Amino acid sequence: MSQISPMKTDGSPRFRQIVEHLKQDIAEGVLPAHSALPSERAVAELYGVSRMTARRALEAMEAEGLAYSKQRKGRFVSPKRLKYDISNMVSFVADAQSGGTDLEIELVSRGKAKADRSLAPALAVTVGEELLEYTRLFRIKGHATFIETEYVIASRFPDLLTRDLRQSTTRLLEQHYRTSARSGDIVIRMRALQADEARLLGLAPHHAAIELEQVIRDKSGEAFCFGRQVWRGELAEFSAKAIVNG
Amino acid sequence: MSQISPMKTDGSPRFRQIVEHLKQDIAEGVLPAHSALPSERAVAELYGVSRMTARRALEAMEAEGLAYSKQRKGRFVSPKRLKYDISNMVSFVADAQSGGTDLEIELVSRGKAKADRSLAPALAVTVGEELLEYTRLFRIKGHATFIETEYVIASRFPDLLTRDLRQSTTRLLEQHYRTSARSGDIVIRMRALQADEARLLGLAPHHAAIELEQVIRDKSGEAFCFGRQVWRGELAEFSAKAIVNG
DNA sequence: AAACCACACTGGTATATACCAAGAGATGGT
DNA sequence: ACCATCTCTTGGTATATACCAGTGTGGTTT
Repeated sequence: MSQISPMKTDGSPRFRQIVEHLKQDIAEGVLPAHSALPSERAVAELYGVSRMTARRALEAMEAEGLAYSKQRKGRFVSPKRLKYDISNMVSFVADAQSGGTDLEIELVSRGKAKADRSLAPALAVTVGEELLEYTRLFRIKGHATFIETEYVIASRFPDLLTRDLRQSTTRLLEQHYRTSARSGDIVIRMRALQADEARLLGLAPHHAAIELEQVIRDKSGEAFCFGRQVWRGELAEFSAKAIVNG
Repeated sequence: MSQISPMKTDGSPRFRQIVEHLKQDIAEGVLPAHSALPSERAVAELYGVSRMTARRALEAMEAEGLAYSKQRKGRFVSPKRLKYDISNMVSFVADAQSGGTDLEIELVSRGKAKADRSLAPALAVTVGEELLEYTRLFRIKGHATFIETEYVIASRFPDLLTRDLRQSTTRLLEQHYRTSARSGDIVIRMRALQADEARLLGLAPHHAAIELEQVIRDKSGEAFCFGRQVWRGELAEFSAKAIVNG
């Protein structure tokens, strides 16, 4: 951390000035990725402001994606964004691992579920159809980055839940069930984290996030998997290819 | 607005309880889309909390995309999300207008620019190449929804800036320059609004937003337009199609 | 060496208060 | 009828203070 300046009167709000100062420290490498930012109380003292003002500054850092907070541990500098090509259905997991990304998968839960009114149309099954459901937490370089919940049609993938789900499911389904992904429909939106998601990602609730839903289809065009990923929005960007109509 | 309840001690923070109460009013239609939420001071009095707590509640509504604020005018209920299919390059404008969406375009600025280090590679030109640049603000049902800045190669589209830019540029370029979009490369990311963007959208700065960048190519695969859209993230969702590798 | 507990420190919540600047509407003078 | 001004309301910024609930550390006890 570089030293403070008085900078009383430059027009912009005090908390903005603090944000700019912290940004500078990050840009100059004084504060590298994943290093701790000064605490709310430390910022208050360093810059001679009240704790609420220090808090506003640090919350602005979060809102701008420059920092993330771990509950009651402190705030840390965000790393560079991860790129994710959504047009190419080759599994994100397989792709990342072959690209050398340090990716860990933690199985959070698994079980049976029944298709409800929102899932049934996506998978083209009747409401009440038995599904398998599993939720996994993905860490990149040890940092929780996104949560994925997938739903597959139970009758089509017997014993899936007894297998090791800490790997690419694309690969798993290919090897054991001769089902491979051919196309998908994807929806991306911004929304706030729910309490349980925030807990898994180690973030404060209500934090803005990116939700990515995808329906995965086989070569006959039949949907066999519905997945919902919740990403720490400041950590990723999504690329796609577009082609004129059809 | 329905009446308040004491709900002192249900475990969750006081401001959360207020959020839930307001959510309920929205879900029940007591507060329709674009209607005003009670002001910070009104919430404070209605629920018997301090203004700072009322503020936290209303800010949480914003963070969750349920409300938006107009600077110093008040907070309002967000409308339903707009769907935007990014896989189909048919112009958003043409598509929306044919679909009956009430869409207005305001030209914010236009002028010449030179390709810098970030634009030049995207458009496959040399740094310093002359470009035309224009920024437009898009309103849907009268509400500012996104800002778009497009850059095109000047030599290829003479007099473009003298034409009426309050229409689909896809159509404009087709009719006058026999250039039509065939494919595109798109990147979507979440980021915070900059001050000038916030002003145009009538929102508070630092608000989370969706940035959508696209490089548009003609039938020979040559890039002729680079566009950057900044969307109010809570107002839209983006769909895409994916196909296994290639 | 392992288990435990106390303490310091973190962010999270909350109150009360104060002043500013921008927007909206009423008021009043021309 | 028009325009300027005054006033009220709004969110935006800021201070000072208080207590709570997890986290991690270090020292003490077993």
